[in-house]
Amino acid sequence: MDIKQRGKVDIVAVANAAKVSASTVSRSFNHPDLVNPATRKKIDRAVKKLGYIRNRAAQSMHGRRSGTIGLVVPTINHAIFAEVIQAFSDAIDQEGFTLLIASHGYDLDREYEMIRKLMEHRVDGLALIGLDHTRETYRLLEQQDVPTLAIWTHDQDSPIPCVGADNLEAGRMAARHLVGLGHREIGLIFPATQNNDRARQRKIGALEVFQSAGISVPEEWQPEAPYSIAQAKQMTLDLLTLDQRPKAILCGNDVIAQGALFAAQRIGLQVPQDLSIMGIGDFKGSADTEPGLSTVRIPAGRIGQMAGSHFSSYVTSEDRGLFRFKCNLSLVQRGTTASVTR
Amino acid sequence: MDIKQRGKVDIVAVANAAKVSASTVSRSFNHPDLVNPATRKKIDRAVKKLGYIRNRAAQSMHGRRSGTIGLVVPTINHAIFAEVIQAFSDAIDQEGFTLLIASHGYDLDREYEMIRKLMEHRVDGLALIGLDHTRETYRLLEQQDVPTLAIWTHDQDSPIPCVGADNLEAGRMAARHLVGLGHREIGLIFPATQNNDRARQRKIGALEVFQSAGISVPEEWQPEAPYSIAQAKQMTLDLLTLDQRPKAILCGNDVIAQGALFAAQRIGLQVPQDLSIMGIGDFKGSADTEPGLSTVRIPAGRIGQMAGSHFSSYVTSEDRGLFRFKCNLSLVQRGTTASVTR
DNA sequence: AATAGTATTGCAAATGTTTTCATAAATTGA
DNA sequence: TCAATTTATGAAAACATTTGCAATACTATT
Repeated sequence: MDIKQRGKVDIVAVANAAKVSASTVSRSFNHPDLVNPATRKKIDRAVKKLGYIRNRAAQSMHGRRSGTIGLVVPTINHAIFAEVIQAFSDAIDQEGFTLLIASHGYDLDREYEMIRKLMEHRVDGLALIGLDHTRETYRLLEQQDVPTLAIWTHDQDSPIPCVGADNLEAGRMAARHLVGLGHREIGLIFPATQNNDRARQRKIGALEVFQSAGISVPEEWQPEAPYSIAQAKQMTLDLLTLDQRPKAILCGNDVIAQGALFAAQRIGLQVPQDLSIMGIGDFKGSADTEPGLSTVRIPAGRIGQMAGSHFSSYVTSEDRGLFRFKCNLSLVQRGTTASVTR
Repeated sequence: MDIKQRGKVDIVAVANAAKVSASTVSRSFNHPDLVNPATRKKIDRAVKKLGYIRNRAAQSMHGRRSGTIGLVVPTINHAIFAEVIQAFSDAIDQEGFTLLIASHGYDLDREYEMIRKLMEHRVDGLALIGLDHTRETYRLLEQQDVPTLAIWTHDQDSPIPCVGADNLEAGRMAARHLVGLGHREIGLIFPATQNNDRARQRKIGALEVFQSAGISVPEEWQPEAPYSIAQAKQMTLDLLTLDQRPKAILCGNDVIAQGALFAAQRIGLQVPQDLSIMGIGDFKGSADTEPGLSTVRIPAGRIGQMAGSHFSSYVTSEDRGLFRFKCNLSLVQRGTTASVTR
C-alpha cells in the first residue's frame, strides 16, 4: 500500500512494479499463453497491489473492440421492454460485453440522435426495437457500417438481422381466438400505429381475420391508447359507456388489456361473462390477474436472450451475412375470454 | 459521395477534406469560438460529406471525460427500477451523458464484478442502488476514486452522496395507517432483507410502530416473497388459508401488494371489507387496480430525475463534497384499506 | 558441441484525439 | 507606416494501450 497513487495507475506503473515491460503486461492480459507463467504471477501480484483496472477506451483505439453493445428502445419503463432489456443485457454480459442504453420515447428523430450518440462511443454493435426507422437512420447505419440488429420484429425481408416474433400472426391469433368463441361485437384498443411496426402489424392481422369472418369494427370501437395502464383504463371506460358497447375487446398488448380489465371491474361488468378481454404479449403478471388474462404469448425473455447471444457472436465474427430468428407464439387462454352466451 | 471510405473516417480525413489541420477540426468541435466562422463552415461541410462521427474513446484518453455514467441495479425487470432507470437515463442524457447499465440479480458479489466492468470503460461516475454493498465494493470505489452515488436510499450518515427517500419512515407510515384504522391482526409480506437496506429499513420501521402499539406479528404471518407478482400471490394464498388469518397485510412493496390483492380476489375475499392490503411504493399501475391500492408514495420518477441531474453536475464539477437529497413520502389511501369492522 | 528451433521478452510504431506552444496574418493605435 | 496586439492556424507531444518485429535465452537434435 506504499504507492497508492489513487486512480492514476496505468499499464506502465504495473510494468515497473513487476519489473517487466508494458508490452508484457499487455500480453499477459490479452494472450496469457504467450507469457511465462512465472512472469504472469509477478504481474498479477503487481496488478493486485496497485489496484490496476484495464482501460477499454485505450484498448478500443487499437481497432480492438470496445466491448460495448448499444441498445436503443422506445422506453425502458414498460413491462415488455424491461423484460427484453434484462434478458438481452444478461446474454451479452455473459459474452463479456457491456450495455449502453438509450431511449427515445417513440420519437424516431430522437432515435436517430441516440444512435449517433452511441456511435460516438464506438459500440461494437447496435440493437434497435423493430424495423420502423427513419430513412436517415438507415442511411447512417449503412454508412457507419456498424453491425445492427432489430429486436422484437421478425420479418423475412428485413434489411438487417432480426430476432423476434411475427406480429401479424400474433394479431391474427388473438382475433381468431375471439372469433372462434363466437364473438362478433368486438372493440379494438391499440397504441398509435404510425412509427410502430409491432402494433401496426398486430392490428392489420386482427382486422384481416375479422374481415374474412364478415365482422366489421366501427370506428368508435377503435380508440387509441398510449402505453399506460391508466390511460388504457380510461379509454376502455369511455368505450364501455357508449350506448352500444362491444362484447369483447382485443387489446394491442397486455398492459392495455390489464387497463381494460380494471375498467370493466370498475363499472361492475363480469369478465368474461359480460365482456371478454384478449391481450397480446403475456407480460409478467398477466397470468396472475383475477381472472387471469387470456393472451397470445410472445416470449420476451427468450427473444431478448436469443438476440443477445446471437448478436454477440455476430459482432465478434467476421461473417456479415445477415441472420433472422423467429420465436414462436402460442395462445394462452385464461379467464378473461369465454364464448358468447346468448 | 466520392470517397466513401465506410467507417474509417477520422479527424485527419476531415482535416484533409477541409484543407485545414487536425487541430483546427478538433478545436472547431470543442472550442468553436476559437476558429474562424468561415473555416468552421468548411469543416462542417467536410464532416457532413464524410459522415464523420467523433470518437469519444480517443477523447477520453486525454483525461477528457468519457461522457458515460454507469448504473448498477439489482434488476432492470421490475416496475420500480424500470421507472428510476428511465428517469435517471433521461436526466443524464440531457446533460450529454450516456448510460452504461448492468444488473446483478440481488447478488452483491456480482455487483462488485459489474462495477469493475464499468470501471474498465472509465465511466465518469457510478450510480448504485441503496447503501448495502460489500466491503470489497466500498474499497474499490475509494481506491479507484470514481464519483459514486447511492440512489433510492436516503441516509444522513451515508458515506457517499445519496438521493432517495427514507425507507424507515415509509415503513412507519404504512404501519401507522393500518394501526390508525384499528387493525391489530396484521400480516407482513416482505422480500428478503439481507443485502437489501430498502426492504430492511421498511420492515424495521413497520415493526417498530406495531410494537409501540402493542401489536405483535407472529412468525407465520411474516412470509418472505421475492420480487414477483406470481410468487407474492402464492405466498399470500398460503397466508390466507392458515387457520388463523390476518385482517390486514402490509406489503414490502407494491408488486407484492398487487399479488396479495389478486390472491384475495382469487379466494373470494372482499377487499377491503374482509382484508385490508397496504403497499409501499406507489408504482405505475397501483392507482388503477380495482380497488385502487392504498400505499405510501415514493416518487421514483422524481428520485431518478434528481439523481441524474445532480449527479451529472457533481461529476463535471471539481467539488467532491458529498451531497444528500431526501425526497418526500406521502400516504395515498385508495380502496384496499378500511377500518376494521367488528 | 554445434545447429536449429522455440519460448519469452522488449522496443518502437501506431491508434484518434486534445492541447500547448509557436508562428503567421490581420488589426489597431500612434 | 511601424510597433503592438489580437486572431487564427499548424506542428508536435501526450494520452494508455496493442502489436509487429527483432533480440535474446533456452531446449532439443544430431
